Amino acid sequence: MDPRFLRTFAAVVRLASFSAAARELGYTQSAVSQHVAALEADLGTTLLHRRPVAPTEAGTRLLEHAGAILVRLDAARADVMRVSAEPPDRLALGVTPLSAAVAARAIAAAREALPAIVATVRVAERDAIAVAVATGEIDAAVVDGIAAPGDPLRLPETGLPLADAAEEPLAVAMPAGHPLADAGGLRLEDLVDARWIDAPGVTAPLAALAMLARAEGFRPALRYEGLDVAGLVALVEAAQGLTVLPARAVPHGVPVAEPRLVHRTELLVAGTAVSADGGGEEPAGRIRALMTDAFARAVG
Amino acid sequence: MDPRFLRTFAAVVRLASFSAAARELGYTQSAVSQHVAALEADLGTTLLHRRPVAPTEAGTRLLEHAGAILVRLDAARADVMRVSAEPPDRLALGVTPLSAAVAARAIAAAREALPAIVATVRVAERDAIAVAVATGEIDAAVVDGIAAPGDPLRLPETGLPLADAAEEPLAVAMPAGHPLADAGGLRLEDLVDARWIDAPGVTAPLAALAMLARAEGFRPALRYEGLDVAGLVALVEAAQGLTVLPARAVPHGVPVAEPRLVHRTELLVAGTAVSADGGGEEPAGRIRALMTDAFARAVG
DNA sequence: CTACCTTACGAAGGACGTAATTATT
DNA sequence: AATAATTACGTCCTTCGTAAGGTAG
Repeated sequence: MDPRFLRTFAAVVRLASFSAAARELGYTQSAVSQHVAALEADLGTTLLHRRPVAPTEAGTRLLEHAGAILVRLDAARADVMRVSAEPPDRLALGVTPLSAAVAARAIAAAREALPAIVATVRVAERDAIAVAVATGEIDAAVVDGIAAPGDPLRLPETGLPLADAAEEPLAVAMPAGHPLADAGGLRLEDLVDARWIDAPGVTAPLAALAMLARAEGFRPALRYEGLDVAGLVALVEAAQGLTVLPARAVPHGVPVAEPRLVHRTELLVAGTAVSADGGGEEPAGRIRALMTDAFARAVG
Repeated sequence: MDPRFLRTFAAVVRLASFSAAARELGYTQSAVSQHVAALEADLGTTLLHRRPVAPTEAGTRLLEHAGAILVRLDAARADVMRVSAEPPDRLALGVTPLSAAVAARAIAAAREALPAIVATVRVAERDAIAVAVATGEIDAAVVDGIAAPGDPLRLPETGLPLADAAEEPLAVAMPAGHPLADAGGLRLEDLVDARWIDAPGVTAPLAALAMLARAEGFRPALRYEGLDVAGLVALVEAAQGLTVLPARAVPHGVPVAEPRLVHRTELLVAGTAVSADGGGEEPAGRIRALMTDAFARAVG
């Protein structure tokens, strides 16, 4: 199971085409065909249906692992390289939509310490950002999500350590004057049958929310594919459905009486936890210290 | 970064010797040297100090990822193979020491449904068992640990789904007639300065316990390396220190007034979650159904 | 001096591209 | 017929073992 073959396989599935995958990866169709054939011979099963190209049951199983393996391989390379690398003088940061406020304050704090050190800020979906940090594409990130108090977010398995975290209360966003707005002490499970907006790019996907609240239901009335919080809030204000946001971000919202659930913001910094050999002055460590300090000031 | 090279590298570090690694893996010394050289050339850094052989800083970083990658590769192969494999007529089970009681009842329940289906039971450390299930070495396992209520155990990242779980209260085990035994409503953080036994093979390592209780301290007075619960309890009874166990397993113990912490028992079953293409009758599914049912009866 | 890692070199195997072949729509 | 995957085959590159060459203790 050569990683190159796995990468090819993943591309073929994603593009549903051998030729397209070949183009993307800079191979000939023939090479791609041979990669897939090699995997199938090695594993003794067919992994793909041809015409149309789609993964078989076995292929689906392989695909689930292939992504994780390739990410981890990239993360390993990035981690090793960082040991001997110069500390960057410019930082690339990743941010999820709802952590933008915290991130902005952290960036301000970081700039105060070292002017002009933050060069780019990328807003993207949570898992993509975590992967980007792990693979060294960006240097640090602030991501957010919903979790039980004290629980880490369920990020993709990259081996990335948690640098810091903060938690704040949750609220259900609803239009001004909504009848439930006066209810007070609202529990999520009382709202399973309400009209919900599924906004996986901004807040927890409804399916995940149902798991966390240990309830069935939460049927999506509308799916919001943007990364923009304002757009989502506008939909809520227009009575298109409810959503769950950090209390701070909600203009007309009802706090959730759900002590088992909080909005959690995590700081991720590239590079593994700590330098073992007493140094403490290795490159990644300085950035970690700077960002951890900036994050603490931003949430504190 | 050929996985074979990573495997070689890991073996060299573990054995602290190129020649020993070559012997173990069936290569010549020369091949091992070339593997390491290839990795070092690829990554542009030295990964090992020679004479004596020990990982460099960069090598340490690589090693952390290498293990996870190799496990995941094995897990991928096992998962793919299982799709087309016959359902086994004999089950190999893994068990952690403290889950032996639950596991025994689950085995009894499974045998009732299908006599003679359980063939071997292996008792081992938790992480090793999780890896063994993921790589298909064993078919299912019952593992345990300490966690916040509702939280999954922090198992190694294998992509293995959680089949089922149960929770029960925790207690601090102490000798009969211990002065604290009457205290009642004991909180873990009140005990940070007590004499503790660190028994990572049986219960949570003290370092992990400190994290969970969010307290400093928990200095080990004694380290217990066995997997045997009775041996640990005997040490406690002989006043050699305290330990944290599920309330049920403790002869003279004080319940922990720590609603944020429970003893959690999880069922792990090889094979990925569910068959997507409606079948439901695929091989792994039958075992999953059998074990889930047996587990539910064992804890219910 | 000696145990052990590295380098040189040749043989075997594997991967890739070109081009011909087969299969599906 | 046209589009797209597979097979055949030659070339080149990689990997492994043998054997000679360093090197640290």
